[in-house]
Amino acid sequence: MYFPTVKEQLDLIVGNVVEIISVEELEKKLLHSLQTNKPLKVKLGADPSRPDLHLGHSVVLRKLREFQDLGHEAILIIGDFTAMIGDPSGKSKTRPQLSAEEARENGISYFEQASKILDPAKTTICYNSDWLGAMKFADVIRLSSHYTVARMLERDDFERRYRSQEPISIHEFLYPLAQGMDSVHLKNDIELGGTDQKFNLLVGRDLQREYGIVPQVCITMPLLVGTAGEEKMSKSLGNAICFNDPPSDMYGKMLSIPDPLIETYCRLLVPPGELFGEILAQREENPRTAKRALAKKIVALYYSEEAAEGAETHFDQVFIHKKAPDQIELFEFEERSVLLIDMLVTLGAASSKSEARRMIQQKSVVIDDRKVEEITECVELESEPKIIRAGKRRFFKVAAKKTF
RNA sequence: GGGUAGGUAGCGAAGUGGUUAAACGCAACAGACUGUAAAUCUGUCGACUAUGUCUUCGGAGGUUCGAAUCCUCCCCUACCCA
Repeated sequence: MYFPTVKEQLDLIVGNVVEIISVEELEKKLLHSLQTNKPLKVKLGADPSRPDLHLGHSVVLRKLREFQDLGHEAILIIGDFTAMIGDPSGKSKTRPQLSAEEARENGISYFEQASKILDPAKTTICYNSDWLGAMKFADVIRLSSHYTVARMLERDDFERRYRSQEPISIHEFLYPLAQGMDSVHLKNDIELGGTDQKFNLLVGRDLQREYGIVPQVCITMPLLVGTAGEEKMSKSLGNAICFNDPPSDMYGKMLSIPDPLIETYCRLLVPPGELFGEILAQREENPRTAKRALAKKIVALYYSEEAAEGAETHFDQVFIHKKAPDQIELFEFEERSVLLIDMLVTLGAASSKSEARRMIQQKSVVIDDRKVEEITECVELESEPKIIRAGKRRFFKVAAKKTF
């Protein structure tokens, strides 16, 4: 197997990274792998409690893909063990407790989504319950003796929470150690992560050293800023563009990013070389043109060129020409006549009747191009479907169920 | 074990006996505007059989014409002392 030279590899690896701890060790490892013809093991941890991958994840996945293309071994670790334990403090809903089956399922889903970027044939997937689940309590105590409370409090979010008197459960201290144990078990050479993972990556490095293993090189990637342009992209903040978003959503969300983000998104989300210069040049003339090209590129990356075309057409039709899209899911009702308020709740356009009532009062409900003025409006259903529009971007097609 | 400060709508946070369904901020939703689902401005934002009715302020009781606000017990959280 052909491996590029150390220099060639390094040039590629350093692209977009925030920090490499340390470059010298990385060089040494690369050289050693070249000499012994053994690929490096590159680890990436995955949280199966949130299996919705978004563009933020893609930054680090893309880096992992680069390692694969250089001939190294990508290892995706599904943290099913910690996900099964969950967060017993009950305060945080971000780590729901999962059953073993759910964790596995989510892990598979994670792998499938990640395969949009990784080469699945060259990706090893493993579940950390395989080794963490086998540990005895004595092993855990022994493991925890390798770290001190003061060192744990070095992590900035722990420190901040401690100072502001927010609770920190003991098991939260154990999570970084568990993640570190993964590295001890795998004896991986490199671990990738976002900059927010730096502390955890370093724990893995320390533990490997404690257990007599050559410590891993830690590589941190920038956190992608969400569509709102402020905080990091995250599903719970509602500013994420997910791999599984339908093409039209993905396209629309891409267009809504603030203009200054165009360059960052280009750099971090599109494979090097592709369109980069072209899009930036367009940005000079008209940000909108650049953004449309970028949005299309992203949809094409996760779906296809055709899907990207379709998404653009859909967007223009709905938001620029303010017309109903071509394809809307049809809801069929048993009844012939339904109170609009009830219908909005049934369709999921409103979460309660009060909300439905409010929507009508705010004049945001339109039936077949006719704005609804009356709260008591009744929809007469026929076999010919009617288009109901709730707000700017939600469309429903309703009709009476055919009776034979 | 002892002490102190707390637990209010999706979140953060005011309110310490009577126009309080509960200020304010964020999020969310809607409208206007826009190249945009951004920004900005405006409105809405417990539920319902809806110009009224019902249920909310950690939980359960109690005092009172009237309680998120006072009393009792319980549960939970943070910090300090041991």
